[in-house]
Amino acid sequence: MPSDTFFNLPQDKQERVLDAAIKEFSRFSYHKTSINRIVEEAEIAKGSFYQYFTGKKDLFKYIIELITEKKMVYLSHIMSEKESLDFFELLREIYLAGFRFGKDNPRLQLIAFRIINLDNQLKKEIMNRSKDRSEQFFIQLLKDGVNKGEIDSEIDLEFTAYLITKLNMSVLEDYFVKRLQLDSEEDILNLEENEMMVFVDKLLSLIKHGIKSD
Amino acid sequence: MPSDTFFNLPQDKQERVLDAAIKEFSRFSYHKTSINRIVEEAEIAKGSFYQYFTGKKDLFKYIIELITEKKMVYLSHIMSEKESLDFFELLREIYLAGFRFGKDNPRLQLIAFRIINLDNQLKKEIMNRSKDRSEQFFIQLLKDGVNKGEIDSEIDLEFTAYLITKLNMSVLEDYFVKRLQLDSEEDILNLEENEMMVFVDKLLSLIKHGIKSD
DNA sequence: AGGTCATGTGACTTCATAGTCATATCGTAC
DNA sequence: GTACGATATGACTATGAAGTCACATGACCT
Repeated sequence: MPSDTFFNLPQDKQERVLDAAIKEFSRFSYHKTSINRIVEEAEIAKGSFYQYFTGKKDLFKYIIELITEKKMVYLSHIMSEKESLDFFELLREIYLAGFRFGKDNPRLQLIAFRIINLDNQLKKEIMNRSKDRSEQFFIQLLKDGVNKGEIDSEIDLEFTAYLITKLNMSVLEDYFVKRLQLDSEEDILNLEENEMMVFVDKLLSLIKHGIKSD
Repeated sequence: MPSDTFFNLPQDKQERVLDAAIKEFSRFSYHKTSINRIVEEAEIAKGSFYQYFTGKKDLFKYIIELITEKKMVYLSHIMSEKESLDFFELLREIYLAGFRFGKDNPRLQLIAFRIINLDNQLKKEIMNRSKDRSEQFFIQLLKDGVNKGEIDSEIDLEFTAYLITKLNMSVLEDYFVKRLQLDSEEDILNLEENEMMVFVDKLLSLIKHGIKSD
């Protein structure tokens, strides 16, 4: 958590710091990011940084929190439709929301993807609470689906939620990261929703029916 | 690729270098590994190292190649049974082979898992050829499955192969890495095959039938 | 013994990192 | 205006990384 000093800062200075940090973390892997570059970009003194944050990890954790919050907004819309859709339709909406989040916040999306690439050590430290928030979310969804008779009641909820989370990230990662060869910045805006939904629908079909011939 | 000098070295010296490197790469993420530590552990001079390899990347690539070769041996056994098993049984055997490889070569397995955590940049460079060897392998398997009428002919082979590869890694990673909190070395030998196959069978069921209630 | 080529060596250079700290500046209250 | 606490500053320290290079040691042939 940032210090009070940081929160007392004028809005625009806070933003300068966060923007610089987001830029840096979206450009490089965690270990390659540099506080030096961040303070330079933000035009604050090195010493100031250490008055705001205890170090790199502190800063990163905070940014992850911001991303999580922001992403939740995109998901919250869906939850209002929760009752009218079945599990698979809902899952589709979630992918769409994920896509839109990524489109609106390319840098944040890139940072989110980089989480997968952290040491397991660091991943645990950073994801302490929000860790399996995503997994918990899917567990609940799966439970509802089972209750509504949409989903095979024999499945292992936790394990399935885990797999879906993994696939979730894979597909989005594939779409955003593989497609743009390393943050070519503004190219991100050219992406089409339909193009991605082709993959999502294939993925959904796998999750729903499997690949066995009938 | 290592230099001729390296290959001309007496066997035990080559091994000392490779062992030290494998130890280092299995302990730390790529960027955290240190040539200094490797040469110290291998008891060679810094300068010697740079006569054998052009740098860290060169060494790492070579080790990945060794791992790939070694893993192929484990898979080759299966391919003899290729005709007598259906796709899903074959896939199950592949997981088993993966498990056995990991059990016999814990350090190599850990390094293989670390590949997932590389920058996309580096990942591409290192996986140039062997990159989608795994994916190609699954595509062929899927094709055979389709031809034998075991698999839905409507599926996108490439995309499905990609997803299976991802899940493949996820499950094994989950099993080996999450379970042992960061290479506690010899603990790896305590793992039970059955314990892991519980998860594999759940995963196979998802791939086969999906999760929709029937 | 002399010569030559391959190999070995580790101190050194260069670079960039994280983090510190004495000092300066600001801003508000009195 | 002065005093005091909060905030800002960037040169500085400490650390460790990758990679180099002038020289040393070996091994084998003539």
